[in-house]
Amino acid sequence: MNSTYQPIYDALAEVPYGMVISYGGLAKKAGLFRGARMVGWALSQLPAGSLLPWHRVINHKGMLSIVNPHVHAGHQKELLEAEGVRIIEKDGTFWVENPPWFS
DNA sequence: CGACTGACGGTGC
DNA sequence: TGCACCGCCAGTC
Repeated sequence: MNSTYQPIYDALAEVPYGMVISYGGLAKKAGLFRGARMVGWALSQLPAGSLLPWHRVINHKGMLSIVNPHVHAGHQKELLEAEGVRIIEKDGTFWVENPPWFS
């Protein structure tokens, strides 16, 4: 079921507190090259009650493109701010200022 | 079975 | 340096 996404979840769990990672970087850690889209699908299948830091996953543009039907739009913003990550709201979209990339 | 879409990334212009 | 198009993997129509 989630066998293919297992390495993605494992790599996500390795992301330290207060840091973020891009889809491509996470896919690379999972052993998947250019599998950014797969990561997005994997996270979309992630339940709202998951203990994984899904909120630390952003695109390489630094924008929070996450659209979780189970989680409110500004939820990720609060989670990142709680970790010391500065978030900027731009036209209804949340951006990360000086994103500490975990590579 | 075939084509389009999608929580993206990289390269080209 | 910024914007646009193409490419990859899996899922859905």
